[in-house]
Amino acid sequence: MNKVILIGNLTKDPELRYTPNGVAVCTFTIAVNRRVNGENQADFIGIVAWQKTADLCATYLRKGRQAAIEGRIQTRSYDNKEGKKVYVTEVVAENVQFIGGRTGDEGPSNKGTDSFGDPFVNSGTPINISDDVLPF
Amino acid sequence: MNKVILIGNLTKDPELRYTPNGVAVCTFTIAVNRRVNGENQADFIGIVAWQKTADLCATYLRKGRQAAIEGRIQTRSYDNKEGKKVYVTEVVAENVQFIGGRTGDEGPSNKGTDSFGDPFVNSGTPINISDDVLPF
Amino acid sequence: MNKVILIGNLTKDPELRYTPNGVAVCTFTIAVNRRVNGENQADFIGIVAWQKTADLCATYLRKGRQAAIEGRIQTRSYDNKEGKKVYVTEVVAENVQFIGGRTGDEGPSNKGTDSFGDPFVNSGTPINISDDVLPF
Amino acid sequence: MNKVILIGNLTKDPELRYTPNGVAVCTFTIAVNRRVNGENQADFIGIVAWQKTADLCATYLRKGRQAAIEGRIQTRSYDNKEGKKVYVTEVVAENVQFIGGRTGDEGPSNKGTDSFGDPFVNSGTPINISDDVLPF
DNA sequence: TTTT
DNA sequence: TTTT
Repeated sequence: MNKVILIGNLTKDPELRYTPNGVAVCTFTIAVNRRVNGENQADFIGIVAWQKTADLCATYLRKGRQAAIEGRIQTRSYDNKEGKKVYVTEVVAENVQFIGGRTGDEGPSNKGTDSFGDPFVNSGTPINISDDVLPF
Repeated sequence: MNKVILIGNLTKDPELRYTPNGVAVCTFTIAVNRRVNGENQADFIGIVAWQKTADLCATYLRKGRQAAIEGRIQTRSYDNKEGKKVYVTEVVAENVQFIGGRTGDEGPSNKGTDSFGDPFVNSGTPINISDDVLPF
Repeated sequence: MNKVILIGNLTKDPELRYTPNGVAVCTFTIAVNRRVNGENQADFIGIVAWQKTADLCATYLRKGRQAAIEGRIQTRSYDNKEGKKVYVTEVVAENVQFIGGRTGDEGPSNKGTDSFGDPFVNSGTPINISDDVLPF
Repeated sequence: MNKVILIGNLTKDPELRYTPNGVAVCTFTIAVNRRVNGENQADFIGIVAWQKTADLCATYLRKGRQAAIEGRIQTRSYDNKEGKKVYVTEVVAENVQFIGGRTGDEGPSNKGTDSFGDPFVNSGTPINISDDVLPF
């Protein structure tokens, strides 16, 4: 059993990348607010979505938007440029629900044909994840 | 909304420490198993418990024991000895349920008066957390 | 462990009542949508909130509003007018988050001083629950 | 979002039935204990599992066994013999984890070839659910 | 490195 | 740095 449910707001536009095999990976951070001793705090939690969920997130989410995320906690490690092992804990989104209204002025994020230069479609820089590590 | 539910096994005995003000803090890691492509994998997730929950964990949990943990994801950062910010993601346990039987041979962990030298009662080395950061 | 997390919309305005001892009880139903074989379905789930949570729900929720509810499943039984035992399964809300925008035209529900005649403040008809059955 | 997580013990052996089309349905009730004002109470929650999950439950669960259940709340109604609509709220199990040890004396439930007369394999009395109502 |  |  490894279940996570979060409701929060994106701190930035999501990033969409692809593995060498062409699997979509979308990453972003959400701020989950919490009230402690009368003042607002936030936890900033890294989210990873794969495949169809990745596409949906890249299409419908933008900085500031609110989302409900169901998923699981995942830990992984990699070696950084200094050759030191870095441990990462993040949430793998299995189900994402877009809640709250659009922020308004800048138009809906799902404007259909995302034209060249849209900053969140980052297909030029493949993500550094080997395909044979994927859980599907 | 920030909810986590985990069932897993402790990778080591829990550690019990105290803040300068005497608040109990118990930390441990649980391995949450998951089946991927026919083989077993595990996520190793860091857990922090406070106060009464900390005491209960230190008393009833041991390496290998199974626990169900309800809590929330917390992110925090600190500066390491090289002065670099390190980001930590862990689960703050709000409710812990002890499940599964004892492992057997080495007796129950709740053997009452924990005598001198019990490795998990680490009260000599206060935890490096300022009391005015605590959420209660 | 008994955890429920729901996101749905109120099917009606909530009802606020009081036990003989003056404890606030707020009840309502939320429709949780679900997609099955391409068509929309909904589960209609009864919610009960107590005390401060009851007040918040009565103040901020209205028919159609969206809410995220964290709570637990509760089963109880009572004898109906024919003397037959009726079993009820409902969700006791422990934490409610108001999400989504206001529906718009009819003004915010939190209009401050709820004046005479507000249909959801039903304090005249005390709820049929004995105080010594309450879990607090 | 409609998520339920329960840990409890079966009040009876599970029942395994089949729809007219041969889809396996396993039903049982779990008692989820809760401490209220120093005394133990329990919520008795009806569980339904389908297909492969139904088979697993029928094979591995027995009265008294402990299970962790992940699923969703479902409401449905049917007309009873007096022609009155009865509303049912139950949990559809999407994932079941068998925890806790065997109860001991009466042997493992997964004793392989379940012989004639095993009370929980109730294939003679098909469940009263039309196949075209199933969510898969 | 942060959102409303 | 990992458990069953």
